[in-house]
Amino acid sequence: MIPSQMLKGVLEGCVLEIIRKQETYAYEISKLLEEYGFGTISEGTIYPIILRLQKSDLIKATVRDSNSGPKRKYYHLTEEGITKLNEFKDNWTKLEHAINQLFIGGNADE
Amino acid sequence: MIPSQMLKGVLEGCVLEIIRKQETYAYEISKLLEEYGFGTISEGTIYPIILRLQKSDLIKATVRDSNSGPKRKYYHLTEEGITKLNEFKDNWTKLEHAINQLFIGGNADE
DNA sequence: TCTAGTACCTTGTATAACATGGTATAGCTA
DNA sequence: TAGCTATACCATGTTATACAAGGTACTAGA
Repeated sequence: MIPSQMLKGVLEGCVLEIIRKQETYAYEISKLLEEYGFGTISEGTIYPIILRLQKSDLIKATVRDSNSGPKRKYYHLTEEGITKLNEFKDNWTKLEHAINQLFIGGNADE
Repeated sequence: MIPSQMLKGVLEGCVLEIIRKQETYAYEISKLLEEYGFGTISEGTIYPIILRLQKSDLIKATVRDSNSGPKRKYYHLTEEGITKLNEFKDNWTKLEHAINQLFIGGNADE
């Protein structure tokens, strides 16, 4: 399992990307994250993220009926959400590069 | 700059890797992290990490004189430190794979 | 009626990066 | 000698965020 600390700062960007790919709702997002290999991301994690994104006007909701339970809130990205997602991608790339620099390089005296 | 939240859970592993490469001290580690592209990692970040690693017996210190300031505490990995570092590498790889799965895939309907 | 699955949400806790501020040594220069 | 810079250590308090735990409510099937 990926440690929870390592997910900090990345889950938000991942949720944005999932929503960008397809209009979807919180409960489904948690299932999708698991499929992508993030492990089980509990609802106590997902819902606060969704609320935060909504409060920052990065996503907007549309309520629709479900045929297997309560109504669903489908989310889509706003313009600001797209911008934020691109920033996230840039930051992730920077981190990936930095870590690769550090780990691929072998020993310091090589 | 890489957001601080995104560094959570990874800095510790990076510090271990730096120490694995070469016996070194906290002040130098903060300079090295900057060189590797992590941005400025302040001493208020480095020293707590070092203390934590030491308390968990992942690293051990050797005090040596410096010719340009106070004495330095040089750190090296313990056996447990090596194990922990390998765990970190595994977890990082998992995270990298999960994010690549998510981001490289394009749209959901493709 | 009861359970499982779906779907929403809130509250409190733990972790870790970081800002800030403090101490102390060595070397340089005015 | 005094003052500055770089080096080097450390502690305290704040903030952001993942997550556990618990709650509500609807649908379908046994």
